[in-house]
Amino acid sequence: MERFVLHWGEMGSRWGVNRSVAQVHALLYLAGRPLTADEIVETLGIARSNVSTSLRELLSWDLIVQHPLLGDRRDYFRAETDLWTVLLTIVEGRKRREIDPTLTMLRLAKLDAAGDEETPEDIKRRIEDVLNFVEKLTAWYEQVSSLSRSTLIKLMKLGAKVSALVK
Amino acid sequence: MERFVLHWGEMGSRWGVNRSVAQVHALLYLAGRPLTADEIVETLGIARSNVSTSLRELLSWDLIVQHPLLGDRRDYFRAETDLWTVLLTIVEGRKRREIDPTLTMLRLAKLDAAGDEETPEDIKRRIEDVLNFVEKLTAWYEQVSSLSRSTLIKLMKLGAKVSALVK
DNA sequence: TCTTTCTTTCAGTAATAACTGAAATAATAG
DNA sequence: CTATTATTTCAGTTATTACTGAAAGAAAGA
Repeated sequence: MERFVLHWGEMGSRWGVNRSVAQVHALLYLAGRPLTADEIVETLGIARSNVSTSLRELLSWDLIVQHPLLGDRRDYFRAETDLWTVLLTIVEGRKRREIDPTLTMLRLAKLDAAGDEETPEDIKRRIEDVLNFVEKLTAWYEQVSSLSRSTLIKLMKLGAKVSALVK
Repeated sequence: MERFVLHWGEMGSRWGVNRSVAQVHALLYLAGRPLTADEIVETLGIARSNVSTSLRELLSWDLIVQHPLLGDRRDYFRAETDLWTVLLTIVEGRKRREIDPTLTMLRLAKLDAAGDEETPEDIKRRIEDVLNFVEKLTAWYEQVSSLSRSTLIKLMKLGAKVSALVK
């Protein structure tokens, strides 16, 4: 468990996720049962306030849920354990927080470039290329993410054989 | 161009890529012609040494190439402009540097857990679930990344219609 | 060989992000 | 209403990462 949680934290920081946030998520995933903030503090050895912040961050990503327990006023938190759901939730979050603003920027950049006769044509084209590429990827993601879990699994198993479809 | 380069740098830092590295890459991509380190210094207003380090980093990712010019001993650098190639190169790099070590860790964690009778069964199972999931995704990526550019484009256009194949 | 030009290395500094502990706030029980 | 327990906020500190400028190193021309 220790190895898993520590590596997950390390992995988080390489992808722009706070180490503590990733560790808390890893721990909740492994635990498989609702934990209180204090249990997390004890296990990970980080400050209570840090755990509180990390839990809020994970809640905002919809990666964990609050899980009230009858007769206990402490907050319990539980992580999703279906890995497809976890993956799609993370991708959805990053799309919303990072890809969508990037699309906005690219559209502005295209406008900027169009209204400026100093900008060479090939640079305008390359900005548009990126815009089109990101738009295509996003559209593809939106379609595929709406497929059922079982369809996704079957498609994964097909691997390169999907290319049969385009022949 | 400024908007594009600055946003790309910002985007980089959200994904664990050094801001300067991302900016240099964005600039070389947009320029579409080979640039010297000094041209980059002048345009981005960062230290010569910083540019040098960033260029080496981009070279190690195979995102830029050195481009010698006859009769000029300075190094010129050029970025790949085919966006599919750029995307697949980045994914390949991250797989090698991050996913492969994660797979190693997961296999070790599985062994650790198997050899420890204190670890509950459901935690062992969740570690294995992650291992299997990442292995499946990796195998899928390896197959799909070897498909031709045109096949990939066609598959993208199909979107959710690929699900027809699994019916 | 000696200069000149270009590139890299690296120690020190600056900037950023993460984390802590104390205090404030909120919620519930008695 | 008051005491108790739980949670959040935030100013200050620590840790990490990024960046700079000077110096060393490398390559080519005179």
